[in-house]
Amino acid sequence: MAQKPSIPKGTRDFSPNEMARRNYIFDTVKRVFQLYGFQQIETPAMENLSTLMGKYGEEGDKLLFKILNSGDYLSAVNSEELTASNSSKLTTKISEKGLRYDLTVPFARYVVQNQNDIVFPFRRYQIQPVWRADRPQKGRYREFYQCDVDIIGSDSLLNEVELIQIVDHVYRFLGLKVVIKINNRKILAGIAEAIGEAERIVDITVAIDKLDKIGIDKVNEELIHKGVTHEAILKLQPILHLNGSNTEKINQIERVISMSSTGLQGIKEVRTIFNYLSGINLESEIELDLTLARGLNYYTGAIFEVKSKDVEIGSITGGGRYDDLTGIFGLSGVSGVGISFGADRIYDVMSQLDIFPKDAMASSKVMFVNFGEKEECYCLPLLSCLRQAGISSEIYPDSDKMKKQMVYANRKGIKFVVLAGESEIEKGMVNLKNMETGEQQLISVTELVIALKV
RNA sequence: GUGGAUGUAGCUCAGCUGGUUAGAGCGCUGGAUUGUGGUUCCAGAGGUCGUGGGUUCAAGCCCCAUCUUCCACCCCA
Repeated sequence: MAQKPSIPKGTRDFSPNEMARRNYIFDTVKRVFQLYGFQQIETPAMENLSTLMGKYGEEGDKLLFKILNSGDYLSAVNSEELTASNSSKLTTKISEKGLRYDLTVPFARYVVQNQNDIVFPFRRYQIQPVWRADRPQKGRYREFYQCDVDIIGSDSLLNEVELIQIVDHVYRFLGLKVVIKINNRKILAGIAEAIGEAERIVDITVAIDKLDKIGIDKVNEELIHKGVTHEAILKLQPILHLNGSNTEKINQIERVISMSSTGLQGIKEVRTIFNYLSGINLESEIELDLTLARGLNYYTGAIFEVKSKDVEIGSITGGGRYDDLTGIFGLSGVSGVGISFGADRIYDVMSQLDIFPKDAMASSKVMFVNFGEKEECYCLPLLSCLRQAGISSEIYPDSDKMKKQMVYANRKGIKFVVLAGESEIEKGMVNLKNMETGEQQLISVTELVIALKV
């Protein structure tokens, strides 16, 4: 007996119903991106490992899917290296390509390669799958789609504001209540500086990022464990206890980190952004969250994270400013800012809340019942007519029992059924049945198009 | 990568301290209704219990391995 086929861990098939709903998300995201003047690009599923490695921190490198070289991939390896069982060293010999881990780094690579043809500031969007060799769990897949929007080649904080508006716009269209959390890496750097641990910024931010999840005691524990001095941790406490409105928080933190010029720069940026936002009507809640860190280490300024207010699933959108991502590829002095919508998580949230529009399931609006060859010939021109009029329609391909055909139409959610048998043909009419109400009316062929056009 | 759960019919799940022929609901197929679905009634099909080993007179149940899914950690969309 053949073994049951399966797909790799953390990957999924999408049924027609799921695709209809996924496309609903992609379409709205796309519509908003275009509304804000962004242009679409695509990049290959695989990149050279040299492009990918070292861009996502230590953890990121581990999560890269690597592609075995084609052909005799062992030919470049000598027996010594083979028996050394040093997998990371061997990897570089037998694999030189990897699946993309996000869309931002390939985008930076694209910008550098095409810098002469790009009109800056470049507003691009990109909707493609990415792959991470993570262990799957709720809302975490090994293959998932990101919908990225980035503006590259401009320092203006107006771009941050644009992205926030896009986020608000998308979630308003999708009908999701979200909170947009904002922070700034420069403020985090300022904090590290202020407590005399500038070197440990990564450890510190990673630890305080967990504040609302594990509590202040555990955070302090972790900091001690990471080797942060007791004195520094003491200095950090007031920062962890910040509360109040966004402006109150800014004012408080400003006092704490006033000796750090980087920190003050971050404060200034955040203030500017909030100032812009004050004049704009947003539906989403905007929260300055000084514990927001985000793992990707190429962020240098603003960082964003969006969480659903109704479903606990981690962030559904995230991003930030990166001042020199293209520098690694040989084009320095180009700053960009972008965000990424996690389509799969948005899907999970919307499924759980059951807020997909009912008609997201695309199928024919009309089905012609098949009564036999003669009747088929009568129906075919009518079918073309409907399609010309933009009404999606189909004819049942076999003259099966009527019950079977009706069940088919019913299960596919087809709203109307056209019955054109011997008696209808004689009169030059058709019977149009509404599958929801069960009503049926005998109408002429011209009336058919009008009745369905609505 | 670390730790913990899970897998029984197409789906959701029962299945006692190991003991004959493994059950239910929904779905599916056929019929009541040969030109009318979604409601009702009747009948029927469908499982080598994730996979591979082991213990036992006897394994869905116990042990080991492996895979899947899920949960926590790490990290992240």
